[in-house]
Amino acid sequence: MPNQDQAESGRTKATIVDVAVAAGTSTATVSRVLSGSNYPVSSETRKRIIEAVKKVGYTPNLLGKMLKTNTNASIGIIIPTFQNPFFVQIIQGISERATSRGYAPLAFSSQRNPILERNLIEQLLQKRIMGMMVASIDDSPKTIQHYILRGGKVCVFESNFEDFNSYILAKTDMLESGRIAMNYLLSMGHRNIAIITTPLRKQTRAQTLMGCRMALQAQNLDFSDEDIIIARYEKELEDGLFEFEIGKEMVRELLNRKKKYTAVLAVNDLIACGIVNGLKLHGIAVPNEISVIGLDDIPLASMITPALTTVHMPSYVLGQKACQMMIDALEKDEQTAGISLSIQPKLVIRDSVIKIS
Amino acid sequence: MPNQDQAESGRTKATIVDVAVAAGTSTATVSRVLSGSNYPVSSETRKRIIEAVKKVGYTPNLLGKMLKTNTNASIGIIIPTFQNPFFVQIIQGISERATSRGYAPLAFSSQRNPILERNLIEQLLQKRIMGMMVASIDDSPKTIQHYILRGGKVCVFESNFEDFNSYILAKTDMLESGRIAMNYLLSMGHRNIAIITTPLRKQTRAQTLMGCRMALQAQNLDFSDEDIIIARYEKELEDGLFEFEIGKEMVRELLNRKKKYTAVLAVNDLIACGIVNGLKLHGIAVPNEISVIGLDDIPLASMITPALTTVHMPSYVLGQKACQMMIDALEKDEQTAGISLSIQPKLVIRDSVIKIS
DNA sequence: ATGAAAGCGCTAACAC
DNA sequence: GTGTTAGCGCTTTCAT
Repeated sequence: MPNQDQAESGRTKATIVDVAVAAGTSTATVSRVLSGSNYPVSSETRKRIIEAVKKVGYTPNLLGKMLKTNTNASIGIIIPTFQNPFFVQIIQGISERATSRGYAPLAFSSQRNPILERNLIEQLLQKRIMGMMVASIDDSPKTIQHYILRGGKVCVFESNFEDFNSYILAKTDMLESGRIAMNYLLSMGHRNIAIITTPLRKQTRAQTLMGCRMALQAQNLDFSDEDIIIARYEKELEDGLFEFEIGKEMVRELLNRKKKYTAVLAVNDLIACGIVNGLKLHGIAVPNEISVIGLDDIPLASMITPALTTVHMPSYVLGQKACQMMIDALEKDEQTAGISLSIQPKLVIRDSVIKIS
Repeated sequence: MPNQDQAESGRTKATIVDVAVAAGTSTATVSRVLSGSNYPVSSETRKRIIEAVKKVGYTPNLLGKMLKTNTNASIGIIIPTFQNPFFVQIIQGISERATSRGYAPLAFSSQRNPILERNLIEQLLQKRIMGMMVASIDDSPKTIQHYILRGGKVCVFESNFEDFNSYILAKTDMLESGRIAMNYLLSMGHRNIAIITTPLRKQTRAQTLMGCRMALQAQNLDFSDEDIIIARYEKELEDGLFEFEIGKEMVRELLNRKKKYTAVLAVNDLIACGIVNGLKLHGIAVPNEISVIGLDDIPLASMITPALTTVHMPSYVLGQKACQMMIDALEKDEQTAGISLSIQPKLVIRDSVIKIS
């Protein structure tokens, strides 16, 4: 005998059977009404079912549905940390699109921990979530390959391994943004420019540098490896804002160089803000004594003084577009292979770069 | 005939049946091995099963398990935005604890949208996720009550409705922190203090003010309603950092007042940082001409110049502890009613408050 | 237009 | 120590 008295007690979960009984129909009909199928059901019956749902206090069990239909309308999102606004923006873009298309965006942080990242991916597989959008910090592509082998569709925003041809690539165009930033410094008369970066393991870093180089070469300028100041960081501060600290620390390094720089280009805004902060601490005026340009355009950039001149990465839009491609891949079983997505970065002029003679 | 050739193709999903066949055992035995039950299985058989798993390329289907056992070892987390570091910290704390206890933390942003918040809660219910930790922006407690009625356990970090007695309350002690902040300003010799706040609808705001009042009264000082400057905000900027903008705008308001203030207390750091920024724009030196104190201790606080003096809210620890209580509630079916959790805030002295004569 | 019934992949009695 | 089997709640043929 099916449960009664549930709407009130709420203890036992009502099932589709209870609804059927209360409505005096079969479970099949209930399912047809509730799952929004376009199967014909008399409006009479339909009404009775709607009422029965309320009467018995029914909440659909998605697990049953997923198991039966072998579909999980969710998209997994894995980023290194929620503390980095850049990733948060991407999530926002993804979520907006996913939600409006009927998918549930599930966001996870790997905490910059490869083991955790792998676990998360395995979890997705076990929950039969077959779409994943990831900014990976794993050195090995093995887990992602495994995910794909098991039938998952993947979109990659960032990776440390060499990209292969089985997923949607949605990286920001670091080459172009490096070029734009360097170009701007040159146009403002700077010739002695230091580049401050985290280690080059990440491809993105190498690309940014390449972009800088292109800008310089276009002006027939040379480019000394000495001008690249690389942070060696072992410690990853827990609070996720370690890149700000790195920037702050790199100022000492910068000032120790024999060469006198008029401008510095940082590979991301968090580092750039740290640099601005560190320079102030050393009593050096930005931009009057030294100009600073960043890359990313995170909210923080406009919140410090002087407001940071930087290159805007359209991460929100990138997330949106990438998500759309993911959904297409999921629904039409389209190939993700070889697809890559990129959006033009844009210079944002604020107050941290000054024109020199 | 069960699928063969799956490890290679990965097309059809292997099931427990396939494993059983490959291992020459029954599904029951397979389940006993894989689900980590302590049911006795000969190490011989066990080994064969482990091998079979690899051979057929088996990935457990959690949906089947959840449906069968009627358990979903996940904890839903709903916050207004990922852009606010305060919430992100809470998530971090929750995640750490949840993960180490075998629960999957599922974080969602309601985007400060009550409708979305309600949908998310309904989603949790439908996925049979019976634990939810939420910073609610809904004016009505109806959805949360519904969730509880359906058997869900709830922990609330923030709410706009009047708290009722059926969930774990884990709010930061705004009264105490208001008191601490005001106390500090008084101890630094300030007597003309403006309080800048967003509208008082939120209880937290009222509590902060109450704390300020307590500090003042303890010194037999009076407290004029004029000193409270309330932002009226309709527009919620998309980027989630609208509170910074509010702070910035409120500076005009502040300077228009006839009374000359030596210090301002902002109800959170984002606003405080906006105020510092706005003051600079007006050419007013912080802290020399006017001191500013915030509440929260978000990372940004130490990244602006002058670094913001504020009151640290132990949000990470709060998340941890609250999550532990949630797990207890879930596992031991303990009552959540009437439990409330609070952690002592702590003054963080940096550079934005100066001692005056 | 409606219903009966067969599973989706898993676990847990219950039997041996 | 191992196997058989009955469902968990749902969708979906296939009948009617």
